[in-house]
Amino acid sequence: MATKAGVHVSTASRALNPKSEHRISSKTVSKIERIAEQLGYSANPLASSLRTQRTGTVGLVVPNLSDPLFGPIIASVQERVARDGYITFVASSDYKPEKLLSIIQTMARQHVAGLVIASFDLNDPAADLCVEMGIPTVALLRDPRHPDLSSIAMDDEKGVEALVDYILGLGHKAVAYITAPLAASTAQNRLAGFVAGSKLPKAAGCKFEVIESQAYDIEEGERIMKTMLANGLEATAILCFNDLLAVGALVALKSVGISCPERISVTGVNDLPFAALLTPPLTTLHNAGRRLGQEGAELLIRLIEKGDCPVEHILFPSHIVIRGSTGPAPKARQSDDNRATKVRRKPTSGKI
Amino acid sequence: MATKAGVHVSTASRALNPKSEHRISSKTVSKIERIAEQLGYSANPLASSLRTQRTGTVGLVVPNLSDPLFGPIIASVQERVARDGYITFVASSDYKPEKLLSIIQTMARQHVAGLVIASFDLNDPAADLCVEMGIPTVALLRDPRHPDLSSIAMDDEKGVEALVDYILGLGHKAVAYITAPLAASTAQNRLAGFVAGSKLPKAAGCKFEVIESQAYDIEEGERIMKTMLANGLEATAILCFNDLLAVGALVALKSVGISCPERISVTGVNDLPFAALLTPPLTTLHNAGRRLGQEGAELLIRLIEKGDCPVEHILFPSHIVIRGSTGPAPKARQSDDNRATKVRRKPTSGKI
DNA sequence: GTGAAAGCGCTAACAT
DNA sequence: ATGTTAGCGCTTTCAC
Repeated sequence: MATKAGVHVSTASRALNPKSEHRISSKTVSKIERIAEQLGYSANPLASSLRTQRTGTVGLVVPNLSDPLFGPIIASVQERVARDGYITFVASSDYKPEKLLSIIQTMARQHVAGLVIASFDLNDPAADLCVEMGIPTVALLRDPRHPDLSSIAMDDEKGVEALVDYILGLGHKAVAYITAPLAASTAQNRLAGFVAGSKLPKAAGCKFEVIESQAYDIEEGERIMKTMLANGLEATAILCFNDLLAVGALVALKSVGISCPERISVTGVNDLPFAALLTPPLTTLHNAGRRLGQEGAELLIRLIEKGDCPVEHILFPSHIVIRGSTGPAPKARQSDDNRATKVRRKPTSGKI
Repeated sequence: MATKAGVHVSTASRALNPKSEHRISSKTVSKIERIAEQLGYSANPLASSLRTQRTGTVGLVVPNLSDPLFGPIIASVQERVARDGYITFVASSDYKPEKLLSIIQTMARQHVAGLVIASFDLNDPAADLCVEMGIPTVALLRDPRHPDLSSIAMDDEKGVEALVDYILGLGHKAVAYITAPLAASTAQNRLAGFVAGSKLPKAAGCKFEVIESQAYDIEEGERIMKTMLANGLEATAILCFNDLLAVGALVALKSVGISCPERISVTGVNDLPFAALLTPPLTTLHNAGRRLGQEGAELLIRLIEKGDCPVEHILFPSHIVIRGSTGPAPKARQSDDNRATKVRRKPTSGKI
């Protein structure tokens, strides 16, 4: 194309590059721009990148692309980095640390300018890898707690503590919490919030119980709730790590005819779009997915362009969205029969 | 690294490349592999691509990254192409043809090996662009109907026709259909299915009505439903282009106290994960998102590796999932008062 | 203000 | 079986 324009390639390169076009006479610039436009020419980023050692790509990794929680996050990250001309690689780690590691290596090979990882475990070796390779990286939602990595997440601990406070305020005396696998910071933080809640003054004399799930989905919530019921559930309020587990719990309760919130209250976390549409509508913590993604992308771009910003750990305040799945603790038999809520040991035969 | 191994770069290149390693003595190969492993070396894909004119990247474009419909599609496409070593660029067109065009140009500049586009309009100029540039491209869900582009989608026409047939079988005599903007093949196909349904023998004497939405979300469904109610709705069954619009319709009905399905039946399309959890649970057409993505990616890979496969237009059979949002047409006043269903002209003051 | 030339890291055609 | 050389398309010194 330079030859078509009758100039040398380097001139064309300079003319087309905002950073160096001032070194070229404005008439040549406009001529080259015209020809380029006309030929539909634009520089080959592979070649530029090879030469400059900089790319216009970023990588985004989430633990599960099908989870509706990540839709807005992917959307907002992609949108934000695109504004600065970056194009986004997306991949799913499927909650597997070794897969995350391999994805990061693949993306590093592509010389991504930066990474947004929403899939770190606590002390994740993948985080070390990012740092060692010197790739600007932002941890989203899940913070590996690496001294050199900035993170952006919801203030889950405060959020869940507030949830416990609210539940206790409703008069519940026995509260269970279904936590996700504790490998992730989110799980640790929410558990910490639950534990903090259990130490509140108003928690005096209350019973608390924690169950660790093995997955994050509705089926797992259903399975756990059924097991809990079969084992003689004492709690009158079940807090769940996320909305999906909560939905599973609701499904399980419905299937054995236990009414929510009259008999058992249930809460989730994330406020997925459908949370308000359930029956009963789900009380939950709101998760500002879009904002998280935006800010995460913003921070990443600062990291890429500015070099080394100080490490930050940004927490977005979480707030409770009170809906219909929580209500006052059931009055009867609460104190004199601590198995009050265990309606049937075998809810429906063969179903557990 | 070649120097570290004491061999020439080209030897190293050959040894590390499965396609040419047989030309190298197995001892040198293993030595080079050892050193490479030890140094954590792997070839720079930017440089390889520049030389070979082939990349290991594919592009995936959807109209809305936040829509839960696309989660499984993104997941399955990414997963499938990753199995063949491809890494995936993802972007959202936001339903804007010009944005799709620009995204495709950006991806083309990156020399993507292929494209999966779930965002084409009918006769979309972006489709011509893909073909002109000779980029292997698969149309997912939305078929631009370009003679040279293969597509994979649900058989929406048959699906919606079956839905109409089912609704008529329930005795409904006035049926409305809320279509999405008609620029997309999905909208055209579902409308065609609705029209075909309206010509069924059992449709004799029935009334049909079509309303075109301007968006695809819950809010739009709610808005439209409220408008319809305000305008004196005759229909006792409302078919909606997708689940989100249907949910909006349900919300609107609930807000004015019209019971579903007793007074009005509602259906969606896509069978999003929460469809079964609504009250009433939504009757809808099932969308095999994961399979669509898998097959689309599979087809793309064939296209990339094999060169020119014949153009195909694959339709997955769609099937009705009957749930609680549909029921028999209300008996009373059906024939003698064609405004039977119009409960309030102004459902709630100031809300329309 | 523009051209010449080198080189980013790799692969492939051509030697030997 | 391996080394040599050229060149993918670009940017960036260095020269003038």
